[in-house]
Amino acid sequence: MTGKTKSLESSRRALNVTGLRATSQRALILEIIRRGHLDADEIYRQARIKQPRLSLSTVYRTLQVLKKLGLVEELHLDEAHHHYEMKPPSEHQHLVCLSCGKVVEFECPLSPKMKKDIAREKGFEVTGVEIRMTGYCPKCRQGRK
Amino acid sequence: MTGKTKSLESSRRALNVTGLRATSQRALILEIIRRGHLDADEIYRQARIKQPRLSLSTVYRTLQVLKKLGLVEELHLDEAHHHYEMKPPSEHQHLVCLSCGKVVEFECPLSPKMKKDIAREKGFEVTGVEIRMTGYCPKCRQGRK
DNA sequence: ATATGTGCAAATATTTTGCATTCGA
DNA sequence: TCGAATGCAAAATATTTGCACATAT
Repeated sequence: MTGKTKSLESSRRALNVTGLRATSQRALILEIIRRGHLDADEIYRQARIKQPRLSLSTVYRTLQVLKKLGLVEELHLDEAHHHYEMKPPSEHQHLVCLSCGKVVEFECPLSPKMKKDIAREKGFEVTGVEIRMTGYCPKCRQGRK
Repeated sequence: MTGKTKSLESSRRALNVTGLRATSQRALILEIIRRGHLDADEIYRQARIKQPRLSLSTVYRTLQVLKKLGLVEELHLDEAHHHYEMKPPSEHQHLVCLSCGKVVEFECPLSPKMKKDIAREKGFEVTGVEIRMTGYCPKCRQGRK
């Protein structure tokens, strides 16, 4: 059995559990998102290699649904559009280079504590923490001197 | 002297210092941003009460410029568009209610440490930290039970 | 069988840009 | 004066929606 088939099945299972219909489009989109943080258009382009008739609306609608279900997370990395990634691909945050756009992931050991502190302080039920740092990566720091 | 005039003058001063031309549009936009985190369209609508001929492009262009100068910060609070606020309105972060959309600000005493840690670990020069927590506010938690 | 999901095209929303004109320094 | 900034209209980009048809359960 190939890894591909396996992840496809696991996508299908994930969908079934939620009561959603396990369509080939959704399974494919989930599979693609597993690869990293991608934006809607990148997902669309990759998906069309496998399913040329898939539409961009379906990508958007699927992302909305998966987001609502908590299966994928919507990231606000940069300007004009969003990125998406699987929900617990291990807890991590993002560091964006303002010069070349490179995105680096990092662990944030302090985030669970922060979350608890704020939840108590504000009376919120906190379901997500997104930390986005901006700056200049080692390479681009050279050029700036 | 009214508080209004005062803040207008202070906006003008802020602009002059940067070498930018102190136009009435920029002063007005700066004045409006002082009020809190607003999106481009809200700024536009509020500004047009005072200057009906002001255009939305000018709002966007001004926001870009002010952002580049470090006078205002671009926030990625929610879905389809950005919000802007004055740069150091004291260091604070944002907590968004997924149900009613309410945004609460909070202090994050841990953020300077986080920033330093990550900068060292990744070799980045870190210029900004944006933390966005999501969840449900006290009121909406009621309704969800 | 039937409610849910999809493709397509068209609508909406957000942001950017070209260019003639206006205005601040 | 004269280069920077604005208004307007139009383009570019991102996302959503209506509706007829297809499909998973």
